[in-house]
Amino acid sequence: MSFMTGPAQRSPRRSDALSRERIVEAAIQILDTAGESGLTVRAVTAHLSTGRGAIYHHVATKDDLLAAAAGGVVGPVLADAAGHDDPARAIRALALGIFDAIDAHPWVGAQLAREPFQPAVLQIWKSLGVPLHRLGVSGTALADAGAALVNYVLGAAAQHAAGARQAPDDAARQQYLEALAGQWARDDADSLVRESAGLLPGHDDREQFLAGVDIFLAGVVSRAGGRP
Amino acid sequence: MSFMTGPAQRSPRRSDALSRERIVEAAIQILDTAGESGLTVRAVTAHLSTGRGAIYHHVATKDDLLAAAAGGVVGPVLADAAGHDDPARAIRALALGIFDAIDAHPWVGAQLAREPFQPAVLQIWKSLGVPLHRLGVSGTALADAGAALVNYVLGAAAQHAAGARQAPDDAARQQYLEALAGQWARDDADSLVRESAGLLPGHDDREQFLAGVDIFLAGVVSRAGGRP
DNA sequence: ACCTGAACACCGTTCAAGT
DNA sequence: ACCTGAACACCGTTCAAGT
Repeated sequence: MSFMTGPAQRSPRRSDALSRERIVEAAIQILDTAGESGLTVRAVTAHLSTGRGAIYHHVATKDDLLAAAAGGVVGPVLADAAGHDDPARAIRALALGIFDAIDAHPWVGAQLAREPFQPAVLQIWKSLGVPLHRLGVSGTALADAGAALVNYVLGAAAQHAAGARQAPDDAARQQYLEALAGQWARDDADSLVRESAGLLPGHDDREQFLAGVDIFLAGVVSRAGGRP
Repeated sequence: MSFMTGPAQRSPRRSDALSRERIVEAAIQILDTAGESGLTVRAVTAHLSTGRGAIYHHVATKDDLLAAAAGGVVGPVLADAAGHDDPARAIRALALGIFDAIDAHPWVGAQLAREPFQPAVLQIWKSLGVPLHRLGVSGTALADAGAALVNYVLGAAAQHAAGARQAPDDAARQQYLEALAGQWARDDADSLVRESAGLLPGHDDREQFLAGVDIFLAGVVSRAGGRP
């Protein structure tokens, strides 16, 4: 979005009036750079070179700001991923879009899991509900399937994001998973646990996420009325 | 000095030496009473009538304490729910046990969604993996199915807990959902959205959670080798 | 109306000093 | 060895005062 032409220019047009939009934009930038713990009201004021109280003129609370920032990331993603004819394809594309967005902005994962009816979560609900309906589900079954899918997507994304947060690069991740698998296998005599531990370092979160979406889709289809 | 002449001895053997166990116990009690924001190191020291630094002698960090508290709640639940012969039944019992525990201790929901490989999450992984295997899934398919189920359970529980946190009693919840459904239906012309909004106030989170588990189970069975 | 920045009431964590 | 509690370096939020 912002194209930095050089290191000389630090603050972008600070003469502009403050607005909710500009504050949310700054928050997203800070969250991407410094993580969730880096988002402080003081950091936002420094970024926008303004006073503390000015922020509260446009934003109710820090939680409000976090939710708005999450919405700012999720909204465009849902818009981009929409528009598939095949409903199952549409669901996969949406789910993957959300996953990738959270992979790129881990703090979004934690935020979406925190509030059930924040704007970003409602948007996800709506965008997944439409293709689910076209899959032949409606009424209470649609509500159940929609809740299950949304909860799975948010849960998986949150877990992945939490993992990404504590092992940022692939090498660290690999090392961490191997250590964990080793410990796991050592602590437990169960052969099943050992087998699962062995698979831990090699697996790809994104593929596994998609496999979960497919399991879910298979379940919905099989319950909706069997196969044709 | 503090003179506790109060009603017949409220604190249990405060002469006992401090220990990790006693600190975790106190944390659980505080979290249940005052919620996540009520858990401060100062509150713990007050509860145990000790100094700040003493806590850090037995616990590495506040996050460590939170994770241990979650483990203290989840562990017994998993032990109680185990031991069903029928694997599908076992999975339902475990999932429901976790859901109910999080319903009773909402802070656990937020905590489990935060760290992917904390002890409590590993325990959940193991306890769900065994019946899944007995359902006829193994190898990579087992890892995929296990991840999907765990992520769904944790995601749904986190969302439910977040909802429970902001609308504690049934009346508040009802009112909140009705307001939300109204707003939702007003903002959106889509008939599908309106239909879903109408179902919102009447639904039961626990039943919907179980419906999701069943969708998932149907998906696993249908992918594992079709129906007999 | 919008903004400033000092002040308030908190945090988690550390550490010299006690027993 | 275990514990104390003052001190440190932070927080989010408010509010009288400025423009």
